[in-house]
Amino acid sequence: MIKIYNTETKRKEEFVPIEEGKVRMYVCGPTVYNFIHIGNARPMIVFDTVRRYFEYKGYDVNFVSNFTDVDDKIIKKAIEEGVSADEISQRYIAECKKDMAGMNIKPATTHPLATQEIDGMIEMISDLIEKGYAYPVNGTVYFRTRKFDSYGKLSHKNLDDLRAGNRTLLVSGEDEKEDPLDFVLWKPKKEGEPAWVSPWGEGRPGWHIECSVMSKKYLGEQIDIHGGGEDLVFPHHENEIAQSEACCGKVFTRYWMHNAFLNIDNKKMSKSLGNFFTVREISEKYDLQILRFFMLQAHYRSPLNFSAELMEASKNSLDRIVTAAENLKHFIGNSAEKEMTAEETASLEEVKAFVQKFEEAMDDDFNTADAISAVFELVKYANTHASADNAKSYLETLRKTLTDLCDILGVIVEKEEELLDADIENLIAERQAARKAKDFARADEIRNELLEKGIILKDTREGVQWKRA
RNA sequence: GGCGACAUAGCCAAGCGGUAAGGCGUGGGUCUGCAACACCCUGAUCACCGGUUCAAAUCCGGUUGUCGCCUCCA
Repeated sequence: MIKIYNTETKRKEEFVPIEEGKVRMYVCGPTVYNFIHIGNARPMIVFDTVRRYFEYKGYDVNFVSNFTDVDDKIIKKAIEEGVSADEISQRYIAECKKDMAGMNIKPATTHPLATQEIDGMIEMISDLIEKGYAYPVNGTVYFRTRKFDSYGKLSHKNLDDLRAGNRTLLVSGEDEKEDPLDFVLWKPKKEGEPAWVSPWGEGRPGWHIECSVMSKKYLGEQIDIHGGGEDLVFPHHENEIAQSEACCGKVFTRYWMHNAFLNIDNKKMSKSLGNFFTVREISEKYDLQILRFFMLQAHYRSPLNFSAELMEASKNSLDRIVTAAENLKHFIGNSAEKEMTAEETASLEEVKAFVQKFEEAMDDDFNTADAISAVFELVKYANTHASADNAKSYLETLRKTLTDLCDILGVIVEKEEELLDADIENLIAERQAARKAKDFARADEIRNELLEKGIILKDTREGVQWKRA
């Protein structure tokens, strides 16, 4: 039984899918006006892991995540570069996908683009106007917030508090709105901006309507899980609820999941503070697997601090797991095919306890930090209960258990088979000969030479192991 | 001003009523020609004060501190 912390009810709830065996989830994707930053990466990694766990549990997951490809920031960037908004968004969608691949984030079942769904948006807006939930004024269409009774149910805000907080907005004059809390569904075209024809004149959709329309189109009127960063709770998700439920008259989302922020030096990352990192920048220094592993070491609802020091620590931690998997592989290569002993059979029973701990942690609102501790316990167990003397099948089971758990976390622990250059092979052979002749100076020389080429050697009882740095 | 979150060893981080997981780092050892890997040993009474309870890091109240949302933002 999987439990999920629901932002709306502020408690963990047992997950019961709308449709048996299936999960419909929607995660708000990035606005593509630049390379994604490491803050964008957190929800991607978190919800990809959620998805992987559901799949591991046998659910058929329909995972939808959009790209917002029409927005003020995209337009601004396009003007700066003197190219079309479309060119900007296409470019950064492609770059984003590269970063996602590096972080081992599976492509969504569908990655809809806002600009490809304009018809659906116009339709939903028209519907909302018909039902009295929206009104057009001079080419702009607003949502009539006061008309939607449960507005604020997700963010637990009441309209009067919001009104007080928005006093400044009132003064700064948005006098065409009926109420300061009303938000935009459709905005009129400004000179030089991309625009689409609508019943209210040329213009483009507001941000919030995109997600309501795309989730409805690809997942249906009701979805199981809606995810995103905690900053989206208000107003974005609150507004999505208002739009979707006013339109369809049904509960929009069963479980609202929100990840906490990734901070730098305990401060929110922002360009003005100069503590801003793109995923691409990080990838120049670290394997993005490390970034992924780093993020999963904390619970997704806890704020997480980022620093080079913590990345180094994560690198070392991950290495421990990878090394254990490599050792097992090495043992397997040197083991014999024989019947498992009674002891080995009993051992595998013990190993099940680690898998169980892992699953219990993940069942409890995707507690990846605790799940990882189970992985480390498995690693230690493997390090102390495996050698080339074991039966091949025993070692293979051990290794598969480890790689399967890592795969749920999206952490790649199996290095792809890499072919040795003939030169490298020869050098290793020469070094072995030198070692045999106790010419350690030459042996070390060769090892250093290989190290410079990024090949790390490791002498073991069963021969020389090597890996790329 | 309104709403909310968090505070656990040098660092990161689980635990959320029964007497502190895991990782990194440090120091000491074992193994090894050396190195690397691995293994063993090494560390906290849980911000502070008060309360509830047989029992609290875990519940309640208060204090202090940090952070977030209320405006584009993952």
